[in-house]
Amino acid sequence: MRTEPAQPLNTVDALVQLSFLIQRVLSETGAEHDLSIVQIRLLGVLRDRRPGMLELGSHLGLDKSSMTGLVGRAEKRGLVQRSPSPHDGRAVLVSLTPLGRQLMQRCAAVVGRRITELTEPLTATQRAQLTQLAGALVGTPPLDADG
Amino acid sequence: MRTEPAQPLNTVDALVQLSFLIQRVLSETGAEHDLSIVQIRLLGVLRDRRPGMLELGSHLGLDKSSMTGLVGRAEKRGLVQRSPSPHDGRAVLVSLTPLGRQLMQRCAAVVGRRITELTEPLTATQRAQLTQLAGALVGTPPLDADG
DNA sequence: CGAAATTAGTTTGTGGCACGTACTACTTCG
DNA sequence: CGAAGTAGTACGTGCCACAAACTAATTTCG
Repeated sequence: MRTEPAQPLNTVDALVQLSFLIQRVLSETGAEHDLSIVQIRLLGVLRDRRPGMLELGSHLGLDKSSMTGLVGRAEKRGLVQRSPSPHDGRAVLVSLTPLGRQLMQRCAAVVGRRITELTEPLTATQRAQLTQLAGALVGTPPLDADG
Repeated sequence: MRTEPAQPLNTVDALVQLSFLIQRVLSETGAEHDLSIVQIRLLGVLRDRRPGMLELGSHLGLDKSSMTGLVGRAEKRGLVQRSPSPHDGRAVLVSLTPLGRQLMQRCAAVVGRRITELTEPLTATQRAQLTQLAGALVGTPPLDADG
């Protein structure tokens, strides 16, 4: 195990490595609260939305048939709730419960802290640059993506 | 669906969003070759290594018991092979087959192209900055990480 | 209005992925 | 040699994702 690899990475490798690093933070933080990454994303999407199953699936990039189980498990844990849509008898609106919102906020705080720690070796200027550059990349999404 | 969200993101959100964007590129590219993200990582780790199951698991952050199935499925598809270790009768060495190496290279090429496309709106200076900053973050890993 | 087409969601079946536990076989230590 | 440790596998559980088939409500349109 090389403890000092430190060879300069190209852009692609650096971004791929960085994405795995961030995903690991998410995964580990989630695991501490018994949440998978998709469950974290689920709670995140529901932070300021109240979508139906289909719309929820499109936000997460998942098929509607995947949503049933995902929402079902989260509902069984009391994190989200299904409500009948007032305008469409077929549809269901998914929203956070207070418990789910609390858990989401707790995870977001931990993730925020840990990622901030990762960027601590950077200067304020570098951090601002990184934020701006990353924001530029995600602001040019070939698909829908949304925030 | 807001088509023009464009509100400035903070550092944490930008990095998380970016990581999902990169992961989606990996996931979609992999799917086109019937590879999951962990299988892509598996092939990537084996590019210049010939580890045992345990070491392989530590590179991927997985338990050894997860490796049996992962390697088994890849082996069944002819992408990797198990060989008995000459020095340890308990151990097996996992390595890429020519087919596996070819598939890995093909995926790497597509991923490289797509991520490069993502960074196309950036200037050369910005791209260099981004590479350097991302490299700095992954070069400060609290765990083992490696390349 | 009422039948046909569409749409939202669930169910079912298949398979990958990850873990913990228990097990086998080999190695190493005393 | 026997005991302890190590490498890997087997098994059971559960989450995640999909496709296809299904139900029920809505919309479309003759």
